[in-house]
Amino acid sequence: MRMGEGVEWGLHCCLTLAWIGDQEPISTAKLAEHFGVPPTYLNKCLQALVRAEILRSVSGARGGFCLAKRPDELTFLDVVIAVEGPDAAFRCTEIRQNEGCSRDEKRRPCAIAGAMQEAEEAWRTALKAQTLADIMQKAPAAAAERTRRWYQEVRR
Amino acid sequence: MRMGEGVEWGLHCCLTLAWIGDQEPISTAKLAEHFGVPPTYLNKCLQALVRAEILRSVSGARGGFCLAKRPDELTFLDVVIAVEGPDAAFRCTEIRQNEGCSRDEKRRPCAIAGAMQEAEEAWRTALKAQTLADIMQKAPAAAAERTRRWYQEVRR
DNA sequence: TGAAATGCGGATATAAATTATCTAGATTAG
DNA sequence: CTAATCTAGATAATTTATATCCGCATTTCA
Repeated sequence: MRMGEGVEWGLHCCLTLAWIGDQEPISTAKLAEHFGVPPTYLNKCLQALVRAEILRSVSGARGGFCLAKRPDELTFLDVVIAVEGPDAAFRCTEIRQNEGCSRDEKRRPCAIAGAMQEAEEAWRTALKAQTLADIMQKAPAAAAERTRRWYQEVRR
Repeated sequence: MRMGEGVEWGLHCCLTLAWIGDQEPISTAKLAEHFGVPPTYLNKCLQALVRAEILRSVSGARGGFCLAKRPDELTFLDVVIAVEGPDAAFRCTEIRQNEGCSRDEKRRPCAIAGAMQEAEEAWRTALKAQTLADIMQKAPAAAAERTRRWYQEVRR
């Protein structure tokens, strides 16, 4: 079981945009170069974040992406769902149905699937409790400054 | 992000073996037929459970698999790790390194990766809290009886 | 003792998902 | 008008998951 790389990229991009603050948009190309990831594929992830209203995009020359939410209102769960989709990792395929269980049994949810779903709920709860603002506090101040210096350099 | 089907298969097989109790081993072929899954691939999952000492296997004619642990000592986490492997779903690829961060920053763990790891820890904690014995209690008694009847039929 | 049933591990094949690129069109600054 | 940029859909490449196959070791039972 493996989460797509887009989640890491999306989170780092959000953090970068948050540190730069509410200024001009930053293009996919600049973010991709900054992180050393393929630009066209990063763009797909950023588009997903736009659809989830986590980022705002600006078309045209000097266009790019800005944060669309306040960092204290943007949770890790928001980003994970936007990039990876809303489906649970464990998908019950109801193999118990093959055992020939009774109508009464079928009405009840599968206890195994229930336990797996509970665990994923705990995961989601933990992700929901982490906001971008929390991370901004935890990260060293040097990282924020470095990001701002980088922005001044590349913003043409 | 998607968990392999082997986890569901493994959990249901353990539950079946638990209900049958400490009797003769059950072959891959019988379990696969019972659940309607491909026998050779199910066998791979069962082998993984043997390596994790969750099941015990018996070679030769009338061979098969038995539970190797008491149901109250077998957690969902044990099965998930045995089948899916021990790696976390979120793999930090340290894209921040590309930003040219300082030696001091590099020494600290990435705050984003840390938050993701915490969430997975919550997931693992929840899986660890669910034992096979818990599920045996939650499931309807009819399921246990049906499983035992099936066993009597197929145990040649 | 030999034949049949079974698990084991490695090799291989197939299917599916992820990652990456490409193209054509729309939008915007200058 | 032109260059830069986002968007959406199509396609290609890569990786992972699923499934099968084979040769071998082990065990039951006739």
